Formats: sequence, structure tokens, C-alpha cells
Amino acid sequence: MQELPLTALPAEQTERADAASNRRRILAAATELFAQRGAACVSMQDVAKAAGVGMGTMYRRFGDRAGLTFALLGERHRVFQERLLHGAPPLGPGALAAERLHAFGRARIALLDDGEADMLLTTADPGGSTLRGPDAAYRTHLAILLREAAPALDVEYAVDTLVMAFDARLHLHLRHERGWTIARVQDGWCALADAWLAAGAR
Amino acid sequence: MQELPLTALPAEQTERADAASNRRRILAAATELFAQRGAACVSMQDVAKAAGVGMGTMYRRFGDRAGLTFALLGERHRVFQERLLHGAPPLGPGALAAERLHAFGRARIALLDDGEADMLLTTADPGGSTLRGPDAAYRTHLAILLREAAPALDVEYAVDTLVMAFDARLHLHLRHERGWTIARVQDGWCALADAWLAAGAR
DNA sequence: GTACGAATCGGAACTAAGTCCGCTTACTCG
DNA sequence: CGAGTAAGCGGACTTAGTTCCGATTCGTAC
Repeated sequence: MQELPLTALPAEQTERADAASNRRRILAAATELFAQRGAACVSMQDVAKAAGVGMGTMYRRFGDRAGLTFALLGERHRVFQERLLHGAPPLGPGALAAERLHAFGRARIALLDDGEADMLLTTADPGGSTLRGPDAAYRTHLAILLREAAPALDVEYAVDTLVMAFDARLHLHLRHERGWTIARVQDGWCALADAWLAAGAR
Repeated sequence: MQELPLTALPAEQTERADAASNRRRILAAATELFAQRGAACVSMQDVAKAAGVGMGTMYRRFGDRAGLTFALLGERHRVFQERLLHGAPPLGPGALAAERLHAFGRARIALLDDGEADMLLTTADPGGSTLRGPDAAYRTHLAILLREAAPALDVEYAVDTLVMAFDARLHLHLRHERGWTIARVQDGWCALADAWLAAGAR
């Protein structure tokens, strides 16, 4: 039991000033290096040196390379999530579940295609983003839509298959090895969503 | 244009005797060490030392850790593939596509559950098995069944979603973190297959 | 049996991720 | 304002995968 502060403090009230500054410098350095050379050609050492901090600082803050990568993607995903929760339909509330699913899938894949997949590929487990990374946050969103429109499903499993389809390695494989257009990938995902909806509608 | 040999030679006719012997020793050593300590606690050094060969030999033969792992899984998958192609229905030919899909998925997941997922997890990219590893061989099988029973689909994409569901990390997550029974995982996969079939039937 | 070329071998060297721990410094409280 | 203290810092170290290259050995042809 402790006294409540009289003024609202930011969520990171426990972060020391130097720590916050280092975090910003690390993120800035990483952003710049990744943009310059591509994520595949940047080591954690490189980032630490460019940010002027030691390895310990980076790992204390971000845990591992995946953590740093997810943090870099954080801002765009905060924006995206905001649009899901409070934006205009069909991405936001107000459209039918099927339409919202389609809009979500297409937008998510567009983000993947826009550099995100390359970054995720350099994490130890590219597929890990579906469990730990940005996509983990979308599980709930998908689950709500599916539960509403397809209650007869094992919704959790269906959600897993839908997010697995965002796997970075798969995406790059489809786009580059197989030369698919982004539209084909998006259409495929929407077909998967529709198949689940049809199977789970009462 | 060269003379045909009078006697049929094994496929590895170009493999030198010492190379073949080393390959066998490496596989034997790896099998034993993996069984003893678990794949996660065995380094490539350990295998090389136990097999009495150098690192160069291992990497010349198997390319990387994933290659060695896939080779270890090779035998059981050769047997499994044989059952798919020439075994009794419903795994083998002679049953309806839906039944064959279910049988295949259940059997594949049983293999995953039986130690395979742990081994795959120690490769750099656990999900890579669906592109390079044992599952790559099953794409064709799935594609044939789907093309036959659900011609209206983008069969290639549907196949991708079906094999992504064999991802080792996902499997271990479902089984251990979420505590699902193997039956629930198998049922989920069969539901996915059915959803695609229903969506793609004319 | 011998000599030769090429495939193969072995292990040292390289890279990069992630850990450890003694030192430093920002914040707090008297 | 001046300790005290716990969080934070830095960079050497550890570990493991992968690469390289000079030495070796196999298979063959004479």
C-alpha cells in the first residue's frame, strides 16, 4: 500500500532518465542502420556501437534481437491497432465480421510486405512473431471476430492458422521464390478466413 | 555420353568409401546423442567428436544443423511416404480425398509429437521444415488430394496453410504452453482441411 | 605396384548472439 | 546538499554455428 502520486506519471515512471535516453538512442541507431544496409547486414554490435552504448545495455533493455526488432515495429503497430479498435470500417468496428477480417488480413500482409518480413527474418525464429511479436496482439482481435461469426469452430486453432499465414519466411518465399503478387497472397488469406467462417457458421 | 554400367550401381555411386563410412558414423553418433541428452543439449562439436570426424566433414555432408536433423528424420519419413504412396487406405490410395487428408494429418502430427518437434526446434528456423524439411515432400501429396476434391481453390496456398500447421514451434506451444491434447491438435487440422474442401468443392 | 588428380578430411579461425560482473551514476531521503 | 543505494552501464567473455584451407587419402589408370 503506497501513497498515490498527486500527478499522473507516465507508465515508465520507473525508468531512469539515462536508461530512457539510451533506449531512444538505440532505437534511433537501429532504425537508421536497418534502413541503410538492410536488417540482415546489421549485427547487435553494430547497433550498440552506433548508439554509443554497451552490449549489456541493449540486452538489458530489449532482451534479444527479436525484442529489439519488435520494438522497432512497435510504433507502426500501435497505429494499426488504433485503427482496428477505433478507426473507420471495414478495418474498424461497424462492418460485418467477414469484411473486417478481409480488411485486416490485407492490411497486415501489406505491412509484412513493406519491409517488415525482412526484419523479422533476421530474428532467431522468423515464425516467432506470431507467438511473441506484433501478431500476438492480433490474436484477440481475430478471436473476437471469429467467435461472433463462426461460433461452431475451435476458434483458437483457427486463429493460429490465420496468424501462421503471416509467417515472415512464408511470405518472402511466396513473394520472391514463387514470384506471387501481393494480391494473390492477400486473396489466399481471405479465402482461408472465408473457409473458416463457412465451416463455423451455425 | 558415357557407357552405361553393366551392373546397376547405388544412387550414391559417386560417394567415396570413407565419405560413406563417415556419414554413417555421424548419423549414428547424432542419433545416440540426441536420444541420450535431447537435441537441445547437443552441439555440432559434440556430434563431430563422438563420430570421430572434423567439423568440415559434417558440414560438407549435411550443410548445416538443419540438414543433419532432416537426415536423421529421413528414415522414418521414407517409411511414412511409402505408406502414403502404396500402403493401405485411408493413408494410402483407395479412400476418399477427405479421408486420406484426415489420416495423413493425424499421422503427421503424431510423428511431430513423437520427438520430432523437439529436434526441429533446435534448427535455426523451426518453421523451415515446412519449406526445406520433411514436410516439403508432402506438399505434392496434399496438392494432389486437394486438386482432386477442391479444384476451385488456390491449391498452392491452401497447401501452404496446411503444412504451416505442422510448424514445430506452434506444435510445442499448443501441447505444452496451452496444454492441448494431441487429439485437439489433430481435430483442428482436420477441420482446416475440411474447411478448404468445402470452400473449393464445385 | 605406383603415381597422380581430385574429392575428402580435420580442426583452427571467424562471426555473431547472448551473458556476466565489477564499476558508475541517477534518484531519494534525511 | 550530501551520502546511500539500487538500477543501469560497458565491454570482455562464453558458446555455438559455419567457413576455410593445407594435409590427407581414395580410386584409377598405367
